[in-house]
Amino acid sequence: MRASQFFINTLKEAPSDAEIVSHQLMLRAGLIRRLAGGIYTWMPLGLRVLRKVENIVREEMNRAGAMEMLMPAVQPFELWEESGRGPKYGPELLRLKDRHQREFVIGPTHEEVITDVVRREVRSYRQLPRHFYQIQTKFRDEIRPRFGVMRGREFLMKDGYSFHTSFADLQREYQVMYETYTRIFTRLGLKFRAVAADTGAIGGTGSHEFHVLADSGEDAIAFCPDSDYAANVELAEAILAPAEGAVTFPLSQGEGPRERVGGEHISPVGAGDTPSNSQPLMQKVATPGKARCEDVAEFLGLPLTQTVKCIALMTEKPEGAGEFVLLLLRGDHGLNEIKAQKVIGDFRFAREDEIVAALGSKPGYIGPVGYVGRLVVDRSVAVMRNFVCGANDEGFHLTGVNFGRDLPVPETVADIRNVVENDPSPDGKGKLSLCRGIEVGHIFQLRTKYAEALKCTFLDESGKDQVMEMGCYGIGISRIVGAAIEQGNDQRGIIFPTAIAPFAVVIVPMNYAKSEPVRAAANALHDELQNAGIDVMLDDRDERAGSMFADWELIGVPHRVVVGERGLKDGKLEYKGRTDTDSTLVDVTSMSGFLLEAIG
RNA sequence: CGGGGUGUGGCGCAGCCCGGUAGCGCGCUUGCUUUGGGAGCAAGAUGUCGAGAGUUCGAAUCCCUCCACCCCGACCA
Repeated sequence: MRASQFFINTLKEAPSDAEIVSHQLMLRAGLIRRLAGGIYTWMPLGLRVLRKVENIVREEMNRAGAMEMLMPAVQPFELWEESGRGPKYGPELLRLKDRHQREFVIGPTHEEVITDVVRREVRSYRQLPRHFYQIQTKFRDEIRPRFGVMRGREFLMKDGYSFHTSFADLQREYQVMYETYTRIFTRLGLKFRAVAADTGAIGGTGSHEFHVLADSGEDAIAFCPDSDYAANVELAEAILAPAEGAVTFPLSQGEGPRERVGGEHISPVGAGDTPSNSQPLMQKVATPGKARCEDVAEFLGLPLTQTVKCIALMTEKPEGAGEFVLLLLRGDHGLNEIKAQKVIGDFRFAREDEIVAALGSKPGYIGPVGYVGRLVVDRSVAVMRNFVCGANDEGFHLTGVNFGRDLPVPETVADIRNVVENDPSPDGKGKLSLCRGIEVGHIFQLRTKYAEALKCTFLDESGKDQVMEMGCYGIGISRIVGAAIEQGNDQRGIIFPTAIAPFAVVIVPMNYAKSEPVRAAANALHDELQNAGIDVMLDDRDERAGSMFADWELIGVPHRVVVGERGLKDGKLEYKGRTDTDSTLVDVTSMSGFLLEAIG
């Protein structure tokens, strides 16, 4: 490929509406151009990258025995009514009517369509299992499209659906897909991690998300460096460190066993730790203007872990009239709204007037002492002694507070916080680390949800009608391009892994137009590499050296060869990898071999 | 949908508060010079100032309405 025949249009400055690096660089390098909010044109350069990702995914899916097909982007709305998913999907579904006023949707996913196909085509257990997939443009009317191609409304996705005669066979295929996805992301040259995901609303037993690791990722991931454990922080269970668990809180006489949420087993019995002999008394101290735990801890000269944070919520019920709920978290911990929602149901944060009504104090100084009403205590708080909390009096906090003496032992103890760095790993194999990721793949055991709703059945060996077990497996093709750039970039531009770079090698000749020997050497190398099956770009534009270098570094081509009279005198060409600081002189005759080696 | 912000040549911005007929940098065109890290000089082209209505002798600037886009919260590959 020659640059003079290609379309290259780079920008020095990024449009101001591009927020994150990958979006800015994709715009600057001329990979994409915006048409409307969340809708982008893939320019020739960007398309090359997209196709490379797509092809790797396709090769590995085929290799795993899945069959490619192509379903319609436009689907009749009746199918969504039949599956019962129409109302749930809501405004994200782009709906439209044809000239006969019949309702259609532009498919955001294809469970309904594929199930419809399979229910018509597959009759017998002899035709199972089957795995169909497609690589197709999807449309989801996102609430807030942003980050360019990473969260667009229109996007390219690989979606696959498998059908089985038994749950065991579905699990087998799920494992195959887990391994296939691992191969795909490895081949793409990305740093990634498979994390356990919520099976939530759809139900089902198994689900993993595949995340490309990048500091700018939208999802926080908790993982254990010493084991395979990895989960979205929304899901990662916060368990007590052994040291914390050993600390028991004092109990006053007559307190019985507590109700436990989520299978809690914290021993409520203290050994010789009674308030009377070893605990200081509760004291009310003035903390003017110190509304945050951080400020209070600093003001009192105590560690943040000794403070308790109170969060006031109102439950939300369809009937109206919510209930006031007080949540207790350790000062250094953050509320996990999903976990809290599982304990108390739907909620919203309480308004200031509601807080004052319930506790007699403004937020910042509220606490559980003297509070009557629903209280949910985080596991970590339940084992605290002599802690600090608000006094329900503006400008005052309480120190030396203990359960069982200053307030009742909590009725409800639950895991309602986000895990933090160095929490024990839930699998018991070390400590958790946190990182950020971009979700680029998701595998899911759907089970019979859609098959049941759409009556997708088969006849088993005994001639009996059975509902099929289903799995579904998605990969965000266009999002991967953004994610790869998010993971690989520097001040000069994109750093693509060779597997998905628009070109593997770029030849930059010095004075191509006028220097006969340069032109001959550049052409020869170009042809040789092209014949060897390498994606090579020869920059034969009549540009100055500096702007050619800058262009290709911005675009992110991983390997560069400079052909100049200077080196040619000694029979040398200059090689430089995108991340190298210096270039290397290589004999003209051995350059192609050198590159084949470098590309791998 | 709620809260905040921005719309001025292709891109990045100034001008707006305090109305007087639009400017800068990059890019683009032509010529000459230059040619190993986004060249220099010279000459040029490109704007219904987001749209509509209003105030005014006069509106990019003030008022109203609408639209688009962006940012902060609820979604997902």
